[in-house]
Amino acid sequence: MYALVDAVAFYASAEKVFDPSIRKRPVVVLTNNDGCICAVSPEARALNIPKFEPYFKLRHLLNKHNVVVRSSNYELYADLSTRMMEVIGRFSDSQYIYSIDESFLQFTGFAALVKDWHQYGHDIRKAVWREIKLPVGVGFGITPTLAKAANHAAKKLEGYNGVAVIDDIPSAKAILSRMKVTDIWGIGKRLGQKLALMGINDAWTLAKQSPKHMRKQFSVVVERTIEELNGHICLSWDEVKSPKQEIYSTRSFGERVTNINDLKGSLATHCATVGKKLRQQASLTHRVVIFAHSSPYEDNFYKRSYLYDFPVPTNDSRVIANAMNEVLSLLYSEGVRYYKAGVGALELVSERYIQADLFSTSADNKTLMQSMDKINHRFGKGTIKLASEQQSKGWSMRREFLSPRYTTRWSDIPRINCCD
DNA sequence: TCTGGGGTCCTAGGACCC
DNA sequence: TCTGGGGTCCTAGGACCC
Repeated sequence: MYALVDAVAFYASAEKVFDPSIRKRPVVVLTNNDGCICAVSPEARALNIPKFEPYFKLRHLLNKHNVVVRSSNYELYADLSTRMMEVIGRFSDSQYIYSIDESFLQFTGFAALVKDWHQYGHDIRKAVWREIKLPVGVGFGITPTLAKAANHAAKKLEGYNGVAVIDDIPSAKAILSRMKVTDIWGIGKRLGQKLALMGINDAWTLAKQSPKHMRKQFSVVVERTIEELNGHICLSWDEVKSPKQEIYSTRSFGERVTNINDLKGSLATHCATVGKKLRQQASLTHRVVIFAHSSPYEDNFYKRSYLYDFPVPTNDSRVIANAMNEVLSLLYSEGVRYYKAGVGALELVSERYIQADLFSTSADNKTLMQSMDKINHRFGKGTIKLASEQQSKGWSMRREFLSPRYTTRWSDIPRINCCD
């Protein structure tokens, strides 16, 4: 048995944790630079406010309904996420954190002895609410894809109240026949259109198709999805948890960047982020891509990207930053109004299987990077950074509606006012 | 003023080679 | 006269997810 546990409109719910005055109100949270709406509380969803539309296009609608608007407060969300994941993790001996607000659980050992999954799901919800004040949805399924589907049902279908269980084919049929194909993990808008032409609109109809036939029509991914919907595990736990094959760090700028130093500063930060993410999953990269471009919404779109191959694979932020430095002058062009830049690590290999270069001093480098990660973990992000990462007001992101960093800044910690 | 997210994986098609 | 293969690597852009 598997479970998928995630928060209801995580960012919006996180905004409500330390601000009870907005708990019953519609809340939306914006992406970086207050660009798009990326989280919509249930109250706001009831007002038909769409996700992932540009904020400026919807400002009027938001004002009309008196919706609470917040910038993304990543410091707060990351901290609440860590706490939430810790609570959820207690309910299983194997947890995989899939995104900032989602984790898969696999039930083996003690947890496989659970008798009543509905009750267990409610126990998880109650524990997270009691300790973190975040609402979560819990879906159980006999495959990861069915757990995902049950999670959707738990939150979106009438009558489930936050917990849904798919533990056999009849329960799968009951839930899948009420879901659109595009609500299934891995079936997006595009595939949905093609399936609709074949008369496949709900998830149960998809489940009844021949996997082999659908593989020919579409891809191995669709075949696997159908198998999983029928209770046959295709995504082994190791596959679900497999390390990433690519790691990116990219940002659009708060204001357009027009000088090389600001571009360099932001790219250096991306190099450091990519290095850190690589070290976290114990991977090394053979090759990085470094890019910068102007706005795709404006004329004269300008984009340059360069690949850099390392003779010896690395996860050292400084080595990646040196690579960036080598291509920077090729990337930059006078007069371009840069909108976005980033760094991606490609062709990753596991740290464990790599042969060290005979002449390398990678052992020393490793210790240094580990120390840097430890210090930054203990004393806060950015305590130690690359010299090239200097901050510049120009490109840092716009966050006009930022709530306090309640849990990560001394000055922002909530106060309790006591009457005498 | 004038605004438009971030991340990962996959694939089609081109370049190049023999 | 005029036809005409197959493999690998690379990359841009698409699809999907949150």
